[in-house]
Amino acid sequence: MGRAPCCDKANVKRGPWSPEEDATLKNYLHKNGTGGNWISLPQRAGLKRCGKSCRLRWLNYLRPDIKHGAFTEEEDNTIISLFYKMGSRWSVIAANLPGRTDNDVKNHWNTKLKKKLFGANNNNNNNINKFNVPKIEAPFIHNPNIYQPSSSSSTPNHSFNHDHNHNLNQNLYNQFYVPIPSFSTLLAQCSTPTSPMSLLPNYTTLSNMGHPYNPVPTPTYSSPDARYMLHTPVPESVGPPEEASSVSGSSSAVYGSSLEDDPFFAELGFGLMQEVMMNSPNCGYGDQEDIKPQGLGQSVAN
DNA sequence: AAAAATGCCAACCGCGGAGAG
DNA sequence: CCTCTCCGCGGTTGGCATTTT
Repeated sequence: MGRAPCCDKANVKRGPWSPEEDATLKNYLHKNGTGGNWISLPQRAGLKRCGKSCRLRWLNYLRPDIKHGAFTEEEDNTIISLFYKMGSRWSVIAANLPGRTDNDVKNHWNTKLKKKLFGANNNNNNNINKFNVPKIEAPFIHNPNIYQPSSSSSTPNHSFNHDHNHNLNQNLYNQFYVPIPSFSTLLAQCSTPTSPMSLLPNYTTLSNMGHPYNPVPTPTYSSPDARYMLHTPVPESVGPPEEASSVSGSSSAVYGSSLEDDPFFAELGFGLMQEVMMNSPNCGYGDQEDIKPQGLGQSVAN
């Protein structure tokens, strides 16, 4: 099955580009453009490369408007806010960062931001660290009225206003976004110890509290559960505490039908959920190995 | 100082969508 | 419609650089 390869892999050069190849490609594109066909371009340009490779090299590195170098705090904030809004749609996120490519953004997220946000989790095999609360910083609650990405297409939303985005990030911490406690913190505040497995269904509820997709909380479960006496006040912008909810001093909300719908938690992955629970001092974990089957920490620690 | 582990980023891969014929 | 080609995307990998042991 599968499709025919785009080029004869035996007869194309692969791996890092040499300065000569870069110059050849750059010069050719400067004079002729792509000609609307990347596949035939290497032949026309005299390069022994796959067309896709040429395209990638141009788009990710050689384009004159590419911004090289470290990401700024402001760019970080934009990436974070858009990631929470739409998940791993890197091309859309990159479209809001002039000079950055989707590959750049993706790499930056995977190598820096993910750890910055969710914590470079400790030494997994070290019992001393077993009950440390992970260094998960507060995500942000997002006012969806500020920015509505196009949801039906993977095409970058060029109508998005960069000035507006700039302002949005300028005011990230004080106007459009409100920090919420991390779910590890929330779990740490479970009033009584509990078993990990019994936590799982409730974790969904817990995780939805103040979620960016749920600015208006609604009740989500009916059975009162004293384990979730949460003491952290819910930010006003999320809405008032849900009277109907059994969770005192908190609110909960429903997003979609399950965690799988949620890009934020899809990114975290089940491994981290386990890790957060294991690291929660009040959640009554016994043997760490019991619940460490599938790449615990891999999705985050590396 | 050397080896091992980790970080980082460029490049590759294969899939899905769009559009032409 | 159907098929084919090409483009663009997100996920993954390879390998060099840097840090830690």
